[in-house]
Amino acid sequence: MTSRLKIPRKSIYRLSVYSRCLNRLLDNHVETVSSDTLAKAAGVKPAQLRKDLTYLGNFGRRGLGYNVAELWQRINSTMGTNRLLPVVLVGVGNLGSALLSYQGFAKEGFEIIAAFDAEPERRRHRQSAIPIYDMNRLGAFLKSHKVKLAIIAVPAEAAQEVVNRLVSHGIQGILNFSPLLLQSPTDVMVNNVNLAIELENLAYFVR
Amino acid sequence: MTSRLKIPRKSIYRLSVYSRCLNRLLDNHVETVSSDTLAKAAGVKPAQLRKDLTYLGNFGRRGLGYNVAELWQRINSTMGTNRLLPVVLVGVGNLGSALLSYQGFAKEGFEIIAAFDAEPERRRHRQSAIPIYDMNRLGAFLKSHKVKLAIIAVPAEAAQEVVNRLVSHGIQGILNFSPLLLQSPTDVMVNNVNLAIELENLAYFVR
DNA sequence: CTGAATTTGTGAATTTTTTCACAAACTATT
DNA sequence: AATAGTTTGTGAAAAAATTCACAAATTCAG
Repeated sequence: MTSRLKIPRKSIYRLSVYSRCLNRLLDNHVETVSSDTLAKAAGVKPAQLRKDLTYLGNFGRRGLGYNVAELWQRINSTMGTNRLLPVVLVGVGNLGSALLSYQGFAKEGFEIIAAFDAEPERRRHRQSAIPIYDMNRLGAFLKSHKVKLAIIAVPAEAAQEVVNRLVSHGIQGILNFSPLLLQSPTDVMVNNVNLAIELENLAYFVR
Repeated sequence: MTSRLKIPRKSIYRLSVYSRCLNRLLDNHVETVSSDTLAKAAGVKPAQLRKDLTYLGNFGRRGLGYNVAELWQRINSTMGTNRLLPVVLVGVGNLGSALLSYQGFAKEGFEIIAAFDAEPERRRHRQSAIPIYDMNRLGAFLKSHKVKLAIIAVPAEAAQEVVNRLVSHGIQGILNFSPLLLQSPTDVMVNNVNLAIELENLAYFVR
């Protein structure tokens, strides 16, 4: 089974989840885990877990399960989580500055190496180690640091313009927090996180 | 076609998106819109838009399209976005305090009426209009205010305990920002927002 | 009023995703 | 070494979601 099989997007999401469950098992010095146990921890069905794992090859042992360390290793090398990836943040308002301080990204192998904002007073006020630059330095920075990923946390009305600039300077993946559908070339991937929609969705099912 | 047809979760998500697109059309005083135009704005195929709308009944006009105001009205009344819904926030760290200041929720009909945190110094430091209470007041507050929705932005290790308390006091929907799968009764809905996984996902497809 | 042009609503076809179910492979025990 | 008990890997089945494609309804222009 060749490693360069196209893995469905949903499986990729779940692989991230599995990886986090494995972290906990590693912490507890658990050596092997069955698809049944891991699936329960990840909130999926065992058959689905096994099917997802076939994209990484066959390395479970029948009658025993998976070696936790090996499974972790395989998932993370497939996901490319092994190397530390640089990210830039555009927009240092409420949400943006929270993301700057958020420890979760660093824990998972991402480093926000710089932030950008058009407002001078936002650029001053921070005591974090991460530099905050004016928007006009964006292009040069991206070029010299070869950054591929960006997080956008600017107001809706500025978002499309920011996307255009990011794309023109070689950004290939964008995590978008602005509540708007953004136009982008097909080879640039945009993941939208819309907090209001998530709440709205909950509200509907709650009644 | 009865209104109490079960609408698939994915359609519910998209209806939220359509509603936002309609907002912009309303702002621009556009009176009617075709499935083709609206679908393009929402980033879906026209047939899918029309199929989603059939859950709300038949009210498009062939040859013309949909009345923007009516469509907006129907979507929002189905989604229950018309009334203002109270929400509590648990955890006022980096992410939590950003969510407190985030204007996006209020814009979409949600009001964070109170926040809770176990750390006294976090409860002091804020100048927002939203009160921040100690965790031991959570139960009484939920009971007296009949809140149904909660946002969790506490560290992973505290999350499950918080869920248990929320559930025991009648919370029915939880928006969870902690990077952990939470156990909850089936009649309590949990939507997970895992920022690190979103970035990881982008990173994979970017290479 | 007529005919060309739109656009909806929707069964049917297609594609994607999930789940089932079981043979094959392996472990553990005695 | 034989047997009972697990657990994987995976075709095949089922379910879910998306897309097609077209008749029916309606608009609009002349």
